[in-house]
Amino acid sequence: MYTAAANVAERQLAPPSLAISTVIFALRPSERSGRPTLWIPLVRRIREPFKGMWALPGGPLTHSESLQDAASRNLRETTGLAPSYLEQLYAFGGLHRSPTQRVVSIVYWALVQPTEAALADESENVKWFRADRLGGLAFDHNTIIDYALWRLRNKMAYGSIAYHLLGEYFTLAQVREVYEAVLDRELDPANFRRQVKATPEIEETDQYLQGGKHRPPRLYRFSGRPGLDPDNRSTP
Amino acid sequence: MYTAAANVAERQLAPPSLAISTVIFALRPSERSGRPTLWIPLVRRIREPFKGMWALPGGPLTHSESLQDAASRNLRETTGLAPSYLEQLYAFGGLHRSPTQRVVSIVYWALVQPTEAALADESENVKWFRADRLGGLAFDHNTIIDYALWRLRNKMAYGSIAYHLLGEYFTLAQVREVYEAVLDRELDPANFRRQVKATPEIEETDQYLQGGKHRPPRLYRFSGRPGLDPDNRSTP
DNA sequence: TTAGTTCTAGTCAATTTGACTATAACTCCT
DNA sequence: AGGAGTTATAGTCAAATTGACTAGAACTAA
Repeated sequence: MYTAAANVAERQLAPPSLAISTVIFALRPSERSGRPTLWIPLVRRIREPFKGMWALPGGPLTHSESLQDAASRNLRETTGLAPSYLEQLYAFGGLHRSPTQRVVSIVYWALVQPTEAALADESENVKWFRADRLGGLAFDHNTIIDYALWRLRNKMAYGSIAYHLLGEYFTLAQVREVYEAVLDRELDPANFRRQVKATPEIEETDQYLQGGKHRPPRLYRFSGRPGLDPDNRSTP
Repeated sequence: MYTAAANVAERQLAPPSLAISTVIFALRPSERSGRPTLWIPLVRRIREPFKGMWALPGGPLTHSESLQDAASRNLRETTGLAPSYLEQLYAFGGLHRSPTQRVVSIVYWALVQPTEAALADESENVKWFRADRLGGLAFDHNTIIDYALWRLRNKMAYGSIAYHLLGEYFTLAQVREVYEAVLDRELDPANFRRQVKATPEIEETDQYLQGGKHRPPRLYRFSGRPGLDPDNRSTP
């Protein structure tokens, strides 16, 4: 009782602590169908609160780095990944996010290319999960991931963001598969290719992808620049 | 010399402080043309750094309130305004935003209706400025406002956000003027009205606005709900 | 009564979208 | 060597949307 009261008092005095977390998306083949699906790496908590549960990778903000630098650093430290796309998602600051203290989390979301995702560290305490089968996570991390998914789908519908989930060269069918995986519906191949080919950021190469048991598709590449965040705006 | 070194050391030790600021938009008639234009209220800084310069209204985050509550509270305290729309903009956390200490600012943006904006406190230290004629502000506040303007224009192009800058009842021509003011270009009245009338959230009333020197236009109202932020999501 | 103004409904061609068909180009199997 | 199977790619056509424009309706001011 007394200790509980003391905790409340301590909570009132200490300033809210600031943390950075990241929702990382990558494409991986589904176990059964083999089609690409969205996956997210999570880390197991090794201390209270929520000890033993899975959570988003994250950590504190150090003094010598910007928010975005902090995000990509702890992304590298916990999963070994270097994102091809990194953008601020939202600042979560609800009063009861953590049972022990008031924490404000500035959350980023990242896309990594499949070649990188394959190299990612995986261990007892770092594991990849299908974005649609996560189970219950620590803190409010399910809410955060839901919102990140919503943002991803939204950006996908307009922006040219899908390409950051692919390697440098890709076929138009691969782009379509990305859309199908993220939006979770099938798209007409012919109409989809007409639309993609109309966007000027996509350039034809004269390479073809060999190896399929069918006509080899042409390879394309993406020549657009990342984003329009305040943090990224200066870099033209 | 020594004191400067001491400051650096202090800066390294103290945790980054957390602040909340708000970019507030309202429509006001331009001085000359009388057409509605975008205005923003700013407060004058009464202490260093940037003493005497204009800045966004803001303040610290207290322990008993969520981020959004903090935003609407200090908005009410500094300007007397209650926003009809309030959404998180971005968390700014660059290393050198403030010359004296590391500050992370979580910035919100708000829309207020013209009836409210007219009532807003204005004083020696609180003043409204046209969004396109601000001059140099304290900290990185010009950058922040640029980004808020970009977001406003973006949301306007899709979402049904323009109505939060108007009162409960409005004519279709008034909606068009909002779009023209924010997007800074003229729109065809007939085509614009066709589009607006096609959105289901706009409902006809059987009231008409009298008083003009021309055919009285029909009044409409907006029946849509605010936003899709994580903070607003639970409220259906 | 008439001129001036904005509101409002409508037309029409140009563009975009969605559903679909047909041919091309490869691999695998016999 | 010659299909059969499979995906790539181009193209057609009707429906829906958009942009530019015309014209009448309904008010005020003179």
